Amino acid sequence: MEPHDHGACVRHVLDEADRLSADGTIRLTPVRRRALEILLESHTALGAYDILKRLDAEGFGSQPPVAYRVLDFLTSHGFAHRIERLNAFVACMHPQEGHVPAFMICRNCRTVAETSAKPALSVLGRSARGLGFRIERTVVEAMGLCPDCSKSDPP
Amino acid sequence: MEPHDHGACVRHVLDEADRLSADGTIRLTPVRRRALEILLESHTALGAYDILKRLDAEGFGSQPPVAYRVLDFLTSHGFAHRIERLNAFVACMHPQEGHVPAFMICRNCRTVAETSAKPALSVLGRSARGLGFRIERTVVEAMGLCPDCSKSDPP
DNA sequence: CCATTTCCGTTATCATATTACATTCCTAGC
DNA sequence: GCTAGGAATGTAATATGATAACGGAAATGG
Repeated sequence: MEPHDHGACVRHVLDEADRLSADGTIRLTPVRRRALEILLESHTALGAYDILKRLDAEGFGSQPPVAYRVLDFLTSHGFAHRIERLNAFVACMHPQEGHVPAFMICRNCRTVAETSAKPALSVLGRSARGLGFRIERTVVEAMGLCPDCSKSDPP
Repeated sequence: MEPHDHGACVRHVLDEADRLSADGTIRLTPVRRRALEILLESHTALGAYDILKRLDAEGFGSQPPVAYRVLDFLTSHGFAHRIERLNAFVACMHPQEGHVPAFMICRNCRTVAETSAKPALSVLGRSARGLGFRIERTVVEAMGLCPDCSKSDPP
């Protein structure tokens, strides 16, 4: 959301993925790598079908499972996150760090910024323990306007 | 999620809704009231089409917009909440209080408990201000196992 | 009592996601 | 090297969730 060297963002994540692939931790096949690159092009959320269209155009499969499988791989290995609110996906800019993400999602341009939800979740965790509820995963998604879109649509 | 007098839950919400309808604040038409009753039957999340099926069976319309409109009314007036994670809806047990809900959702039985997300959100709010992001609505949803389902599926 | 708005119902269509099954490709173990 | 088994890829078909567009009925308020 803040101006930054996006090329460096991308390289960092891709390097990390390649490294893990080289040492056998993951299998970063062509579709998977390509899908990751597509997601990394911007910090905005893309729908599964958006990604599918791109992959199809580049000679990969054309049917929904192609996209959903690839996204399942990327999300389960921490390279992407699912944004529930949008039924869409964003690249994760710092994979492999055991993080607890919270997202700020621009309703106008679908840009997504990721921050840590750790402090927020500790509060929730306490009340869960009180109830005997066993939390496995928590989604924290704030919807609103990013700085840019905020300018064009003042309060 | 905890044992309680559910009849009292239901009556309280329905009374509140009737009161608001009587004084002209809202228009609680038959479909709307019936949909609210259906949601209030349990603390589990129902899909729009589940509700539609019920309404249809009782002589209301049979097409999706019937359900979505009713749900839109209920959510926008605080009588129900949308659970993003499930694409489903739950009744709100304490409507009209300007609350900031956080949900704990059982992945097994779809029971939903509502608690306050206020403390969690104040933290997020600070980091949003830092970025210049204007938050309009925040979703906090914890997925896991409720006490009951936790028993049948130990850690 | 009429005008306007709100609500309800329909049809048609779009968007998102999964199941099931065949084929190809890697890899481990021989 | 060869080959059995699992992982990955592709397809078709289908399920599930959501919206757009339009006409008529009913309440609301001048």
